[in-house]
Amino acid sequence: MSRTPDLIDEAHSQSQTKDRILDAAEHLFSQHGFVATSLRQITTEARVNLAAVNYHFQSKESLILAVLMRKIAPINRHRLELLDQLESGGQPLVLEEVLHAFFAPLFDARRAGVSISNFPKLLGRAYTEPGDWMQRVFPEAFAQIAARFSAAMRSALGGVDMTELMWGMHFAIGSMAHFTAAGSLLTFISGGKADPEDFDGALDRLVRYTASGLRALTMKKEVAR
Amino acid sequence: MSRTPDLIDEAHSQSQTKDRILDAAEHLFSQHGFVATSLRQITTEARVNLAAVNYHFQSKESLILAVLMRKIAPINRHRLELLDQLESGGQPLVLEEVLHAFFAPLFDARRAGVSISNFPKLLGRAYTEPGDWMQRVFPEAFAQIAARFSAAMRSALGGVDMTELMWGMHFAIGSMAHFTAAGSLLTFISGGKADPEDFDGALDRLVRYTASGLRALTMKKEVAR
DNA sequence: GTCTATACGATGATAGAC
DNA sequence: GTCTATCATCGTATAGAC
Repeated sequence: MSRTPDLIDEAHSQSQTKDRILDAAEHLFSQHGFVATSLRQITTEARVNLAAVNYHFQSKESLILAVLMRKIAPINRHRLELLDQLESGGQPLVLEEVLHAFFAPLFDARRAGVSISNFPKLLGRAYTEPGDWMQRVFPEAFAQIAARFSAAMRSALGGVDMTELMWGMHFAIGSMAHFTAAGSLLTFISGGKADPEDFDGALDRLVRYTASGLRALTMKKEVAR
Repeated sequence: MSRTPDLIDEAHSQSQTKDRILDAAEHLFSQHGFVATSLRQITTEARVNLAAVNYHFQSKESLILAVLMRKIAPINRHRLELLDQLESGGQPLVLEEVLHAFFAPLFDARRAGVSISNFPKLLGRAYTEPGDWMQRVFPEAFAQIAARFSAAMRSALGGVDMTELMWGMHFAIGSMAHFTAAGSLLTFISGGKADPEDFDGALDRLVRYTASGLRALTMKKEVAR
């Protein structure tokens, strides 16, 4: 009741307990993964009671989701900002630029390491670890992203068939997610020659690779020949 | 005790218990995922004692690994067979054919649904769920595959830089894995227009997309301009 | 060697007092 | 809103029967 009032009201001033849980969870998840981190570890680090987790979030799975969404939201916001910039230019969209707007914010986030946590591996773990919630909830989070960017890509490609473009977007998301989640595999198959920590190089390659793949997939064959 | 003797000795006649555990685990994992499936569920379905799991496999994680490897091994064998066929032809390798040899066995396996289990989702779950073992053990399972196929791709592309090719292979594996693991996302972003169960169409698109991406990534720019 | 019975500590979740 | 107490269930370990 008579809590010390916050000196500065945060944009979304939550109960401090809720935020402390989120911070601790993000930190521990990024270090040990979702499965290996217990709620008791989280509540201990957050100096909060165990039951507080199930009060503020209903379950561990929902906690995971909340942690992820807190990280994904600004990335998606950044994506839309970059796309807005491109579209407000008045010039025809270039596929490579649209792809850059889509990929770059994720790389920026990985580069950052800022704020509370070292969440580079977090999004990767999200893709690597749990099961169903990803197929259940990611759609909601990415609906606007998918709609805006697929329209932009279609425009850049010159009005191609939407279904084919969606196949391509799916492949592209896979390349991006796999790079984020399993960069160590790249180190392995390349015998250490390719460095997954080279974000600039990775972004450039991903844009070129994806642009070419999308063009091949959406190209009308009868015209090409 | 007085069991009916097997009419035909299987190639690797294991202790019946071990195989029953593997079968039950594969079945339950593919339905409910690794985390949600308990060892007690598995041993109940296999009509085997709980401790038998820790006797034959040391831990749940090792069990998961054994289940996966039993499915991956024949796929990789098939990949190498197809590549052998291509290379024994005496003709120059075509990138699309090499990629087909790499992708097709996975799609065949997904198409099959045969034998005991419905393991279409299993490989997908492997990619989606647990944490570190994938980066630890997949390399071992895929070392030969990566070496053989990267050499073949390099030959088909005309002696390009290996590092760039490895980046491309990594992106390609991501597209493949993401399609296998998260086909439902494709249904979502396409508004139901693209059908992830259309394996023939998926394989064809994946080959075309990947071939174009690889060519763009490994193309020498000074020559191209 | 194979397998079973049984027990242990830790986990995620819940109910009810404050 | 927060805490204590308690629950069923989990993965794992051990002792001993066949």
